[in-house]
Amino acid sequence: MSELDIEKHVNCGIEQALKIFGDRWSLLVIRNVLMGINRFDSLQDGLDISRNILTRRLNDLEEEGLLVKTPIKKGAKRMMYNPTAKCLALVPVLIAMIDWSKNWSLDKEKKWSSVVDRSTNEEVHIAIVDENQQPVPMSNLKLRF
Amino acid sequence: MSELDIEKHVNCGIEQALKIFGDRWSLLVIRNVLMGINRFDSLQDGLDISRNILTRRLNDLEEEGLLVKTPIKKGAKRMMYNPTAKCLALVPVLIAMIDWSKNWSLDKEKKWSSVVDRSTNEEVHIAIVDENQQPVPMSNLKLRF
DNA sequence: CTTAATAAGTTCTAATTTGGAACTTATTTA
DNA sequence: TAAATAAGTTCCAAATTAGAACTTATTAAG
Repeated sequence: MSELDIEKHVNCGIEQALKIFGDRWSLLVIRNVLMGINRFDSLQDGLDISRNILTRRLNDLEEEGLLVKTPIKKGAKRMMYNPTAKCLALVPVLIAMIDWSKNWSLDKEKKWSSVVDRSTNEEVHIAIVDENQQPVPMSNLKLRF
Repeated sequence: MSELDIEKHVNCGIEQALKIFGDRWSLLVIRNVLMGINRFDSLQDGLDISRNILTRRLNDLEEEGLLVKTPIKKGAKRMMYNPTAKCLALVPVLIAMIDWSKNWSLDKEKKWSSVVDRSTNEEVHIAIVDENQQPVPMSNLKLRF
């Protein structure tokens, strides 16, 4: 059995999140948009995603309020896609995934993507904390779903 | 443009992670296994996933070292699926997703899934920290992919 | 101890999603 | 003014997921 206790299922944040970005491409589109890649064609050839699928993802993410689609300049018909605050708020999810991959990947030598503090240039990581920002060990956790 | 700076693409932890659990079901299977639901049928009707797909997910997750499949008792043919340390290490990803959903969902009233500190029963959250466990504000981050 | 019910899959077909390439229509650049 | 670029759209093929019925072993009941 798991090291974590069991409890009843309530409205699940994981399910909710997966409904919005739980497909093959959304998080990669988000990653690239967060890096400032905001035009259709550069997203398309950066990701090597099919154009029709990219169209759909961009529209869905816009509808969910993760992206804003605006003309590249006033009145222009060509668009750019920029992250909203709701999108930026996914950075902890991305860092958690990066941390996990780095810690559990077999090829330890490789250079990994990371997120750094701009002022110190040091890598940042994810910590599990209580209400007072004090770290909580994993072994102390109980999942409530 | 994004509030975060841009840099060159390296071996990306997000891509890596998505290869392992970036499909419609894996994270939900993992969630349930972490809650101690470890038998095929209970996973199947808890998730309402197609049986053949569940079979495939369980096998894939086992191959990736996230689950161990063991007989429910010595010599038995019926199996149970339990999380490995690598699987448990995904809890920060799950918490980050739960935090995000709670913060950005429109229905604020609902009870949400959460993770609590077993000793205090207080909810835990995700924080972005530097090497000394000091919190880093989001506005200070620079993504390196 | 024999039968019925449960558990853990497997198999097959249908539906949905994704991939790929070519095509359109505007907008730039030369 | 022509050619190249950008942002999609359209259509068909390939892959993935869904649903139901079918096996085969194990457990429970009479």
